[in-house]
Amino acid sequence: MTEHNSCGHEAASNVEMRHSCIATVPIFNHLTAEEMNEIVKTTNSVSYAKGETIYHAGEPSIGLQIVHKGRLKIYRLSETGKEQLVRILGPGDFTGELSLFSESVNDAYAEALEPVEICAMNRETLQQFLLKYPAISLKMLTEFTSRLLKSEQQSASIAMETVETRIAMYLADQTEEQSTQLITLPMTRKDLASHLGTTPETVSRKLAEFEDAGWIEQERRRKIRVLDLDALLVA
Amino acid sequence: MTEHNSCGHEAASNVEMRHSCIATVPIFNHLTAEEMNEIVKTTNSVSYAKGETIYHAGEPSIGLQIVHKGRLKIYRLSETGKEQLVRILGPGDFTGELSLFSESVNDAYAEALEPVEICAMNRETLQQFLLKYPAISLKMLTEFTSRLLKSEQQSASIAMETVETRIAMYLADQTEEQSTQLITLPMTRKDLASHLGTTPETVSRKLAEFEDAGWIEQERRRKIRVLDLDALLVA
DNA sequence: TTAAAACCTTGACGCGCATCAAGATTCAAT
DNA sequence: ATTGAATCTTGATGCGCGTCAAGGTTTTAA
Repeated sequence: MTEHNSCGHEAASNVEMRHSCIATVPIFNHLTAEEMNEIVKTTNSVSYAKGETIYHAGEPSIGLQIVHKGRLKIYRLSETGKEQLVRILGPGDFTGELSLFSESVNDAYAEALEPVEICAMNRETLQQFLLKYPAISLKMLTEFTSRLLKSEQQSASIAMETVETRIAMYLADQTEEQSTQLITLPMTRKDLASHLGTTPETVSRKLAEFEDAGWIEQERRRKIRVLDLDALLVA
Repeated sequence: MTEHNSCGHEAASNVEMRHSCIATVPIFNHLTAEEMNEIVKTTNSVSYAKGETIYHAGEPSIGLQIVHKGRLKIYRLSETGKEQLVRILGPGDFTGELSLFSESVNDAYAEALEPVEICAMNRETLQQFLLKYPAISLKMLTEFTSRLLKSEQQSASIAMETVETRIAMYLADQTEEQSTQLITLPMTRKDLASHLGTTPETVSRKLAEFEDAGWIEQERRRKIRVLDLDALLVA
């Protein structure tokens, strides 16, 4: 909840940073060097300390924000103060898009999990580039369809599966994504619980059950060795 | 689960139908008559009887499908056979987009709620038009951000709110959307329950409670008169 | 018009999981 | 390294809501 720290003054390194940021983002990385320079000029860079709020639900959106360094979480709050973690962003990911096409206020919160550097571009500028370089739109459409798919699966999973199944499915997903048996949870149990629509206590208990059953081994806090994926998914 | 009934033979009326379909769809309706004709030529029309399955999860996607007449529902099935209604489409809405950008299989089911007429366009053709007419992409991006927003709100609501709150919020949404006190539920209690992540029994009970409290009146099956919106939302 | 099928309602019951609480472990900052 | 704060674990308890069941109502199709 502290103020954000704009750092748009150290000219040279700053332009360099913004360039390397744009160059690595999937929605822009097909452009020529010249086209990219044109885009880089329209961006600003901002950095945030760990724990800082990047944006609030209810305030007008700043525009498109591309993560250059660090990780941040997007979450929602219910009226009773419960939190749901929507997604975690890392370098190359972007946010702020919802208000890009429907001039509105943020509907979620963004908070830095680590020191974060961001490139920002306003709504009008992005729309201009979308019309000028149609391929960017296609890349964004691809990104959005993938997010939509994930979000709908998430919703279906919370609506239809038990907590146990959801946790097991999460472990399976992570095993596949990280393509290793020894997975590293990308977040705390509390955040994991809020992502899966349950409580930290229940996550602890279920993981303990999985361990008792011999399906996983917990090493330190964030490390889990998956021993029997099939058994997990059947349960 | 019956076969679909292709009707691509009655030339004249068919082209007419497809044209009026394309002309009324938000993602295309900004085009000139000539551009529209170009698009219409690439489409096929298909019709389905009530109850027919339009597509199955697991089978490869046919491409973009635009609803011209009638209503259909998109739903998912859990591994245990539970159903979640994702959304209901009416004239002007489209589906089949998820696989458009990620050459994959359907992840949900589509079923006709009434006799339905559809205009279909394949993946390659659409991509071609998206590059040729960038404004179409912008319209699709707008549509997708709106769907993504709804889907994330849906997921948050199921994860964080009680069934009672969800039902109350649904009634409030419908009151606003239909801008009347006497709302018409667009689906059966069973489908409503599956949409809200609960059971028909619980929906019945909660609506009865709301009625006892004097907040709503139920008239016939699909009609509900909302008497006290504020009370509903506080509860 | 009529009969069957689908849908809705209400009751009784039980379980999954949230909640509250208290102690143990780990992390972070000085 | 040390201490306080945050996180995690484990237990006890209670209730929201899913499930099963049975009867009533509406819709559908012939």
